[in-house]
Amino acid sequence: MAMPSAKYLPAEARRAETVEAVISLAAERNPSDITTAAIASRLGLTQGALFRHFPNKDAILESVMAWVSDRLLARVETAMASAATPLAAMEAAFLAHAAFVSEHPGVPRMLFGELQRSEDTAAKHLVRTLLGRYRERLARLVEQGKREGSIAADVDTGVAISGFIGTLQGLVIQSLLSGEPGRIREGAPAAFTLYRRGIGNQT
Amino acid sequence: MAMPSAKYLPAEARRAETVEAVISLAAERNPSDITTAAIASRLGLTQGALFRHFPNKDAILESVMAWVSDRLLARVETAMASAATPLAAMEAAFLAHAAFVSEHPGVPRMLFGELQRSEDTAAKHLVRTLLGRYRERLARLVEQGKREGSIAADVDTGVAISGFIGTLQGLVIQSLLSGEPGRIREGAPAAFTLYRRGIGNQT
DNA sequence: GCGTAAAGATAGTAATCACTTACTTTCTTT
DNA sequence: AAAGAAAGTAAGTGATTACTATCTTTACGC
Repeated sequence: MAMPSAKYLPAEARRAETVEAVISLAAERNPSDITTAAIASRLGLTQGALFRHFPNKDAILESVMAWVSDRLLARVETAMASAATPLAAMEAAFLAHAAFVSEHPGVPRMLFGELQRSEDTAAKHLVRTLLGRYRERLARLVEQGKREGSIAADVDTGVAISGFIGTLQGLVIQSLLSGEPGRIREGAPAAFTLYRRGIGNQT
Repeated sequence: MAMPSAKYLPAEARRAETVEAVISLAAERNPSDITTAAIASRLGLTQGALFRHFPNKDAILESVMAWVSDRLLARVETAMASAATPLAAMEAAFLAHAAFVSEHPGVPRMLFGELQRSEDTAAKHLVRTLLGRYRERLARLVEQGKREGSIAADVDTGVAISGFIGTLQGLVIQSLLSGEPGRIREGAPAAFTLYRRGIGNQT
C-alpha cells in the first residue's frame, strides 16, 4: 500500500497512489506538517512532479478527503445493509468503521485536523458533508430502533450519535497513547457493547 | 482573559499571560500553526520579546501543557472529592471536565495535537502523564463502583475509561462542527446519562 | 521510429518560520 | 537622582515552505 511502485504511471493511477501516500504519512506524523516534499519522497518522485497531477496542495488534500469519504461511507453502508435490526446495523457500522481506521490510522487524525483548520477549504467542506451523511444514516437507525422498542425512547438521537462517534474516538485516543493502531479494531466489540447498553432499552 | 494588558510586566506575569494567549489562540485555529508571531501579537508585543521569557517555542508549549495539566486535574479532582458515590464522582468529574473545555475549547485540540506529534517533546510527555493520572483516578472509581455493585461487574475497566474520554471527545467534535463551544457544557449531562446507562448495573 | 505523456534535474520565486543581535525604554533600588 | 537590571523593540539571520520555470530524458503506442 502506497509503496513506491512503477515509474511512469498514468496520471490517474499516480493520483490514487498519491492519496494513499498521504494517508500512510498521516499515520506516522501530524497531518498538518505533511509537506509536498515528503509525499513525493514516499512515492519515489521529486517534489515538482506532484504538480503535474494536482494544481496545488489543497487539491491533494481534497482528493484525500474525497477518497476517505467514499470508502468510509461505502464500507459503513454495506455493513449496515447486511444487518437485520437497527442495533445490529449500528454494531456492524461501528465495527466496520473501527476496522477502517485500524487499517488507516491517519484517517481520524486528518478528519479531526481538517475540521479545526480556520480556512474554508474544499477539504473541510468534504469532511462536514461526510459527517453530515454519517449522522443522517445513524439518525435513521436510532429513530427506527426507538420505534420498534430496541432503543430507549428517552435517549436523544443527537446524543446517541455523538456518543457513537465519541466512543470510536475514544478508541482512537487509546491507540494514539499505545501506538498500536490494531487496538482500535480489537477494542471495538467491547466498546460497542458498552455503548449499546447505554442506548438500548433496558426494560 | 489573555487581553493585551500593561506593558513591562514582570516576567512571571508575562509568562502566565503567554500561556493564556496560546490557549485562546488554540480555540480559533489549528494548534500546530500557532506561530510565535501570533502569540506575541495577541499580547501586544513584538515577536522577539517572547524569547526574553522562554528559551524556545517548545518551552512555551511545555508551559501551556503544565498549566492545562494542573488546572484540569485540580478541577476534576475537586469535583470527584465532593461526591458521595463512585458514579456521582464520575458524573461530577465529567461535568467539571466538560465545563473546563467549554471555557477553553482549544485545550482538547492541543492535547490531541500534541499526542500525535512525532517528536518526543517535553509537552508530549506532560500530556501522557496527565492522561495517565486521569486514567488512574477513573480506574479507582470504576473498580470501587464494581465492588459496591453500582457499576456492572462485567464491564472492563479500560473500556469504561476509554468510553468516558471518548464520550467527552464526542462532545468536542460536535462543538467543532457547530462552532459553539458552549454546547460541550450544555450537552454534557445528557451525554453522561447515556454513558452511565452503559456502565451502570441494570439489575 | 516518431510523437507524446510522464518524469527527471536544477534553479529559482516569495513567503514564513523560529530564533538572534543590537539597541532603547521602563522600572526599581539605593 | 543616578545607576543597573529587566523588559521591550526593530531589524535582521538562515532554514524551510509551497510553488514555478526551463529544459532534458525515458517509455510506449501507433
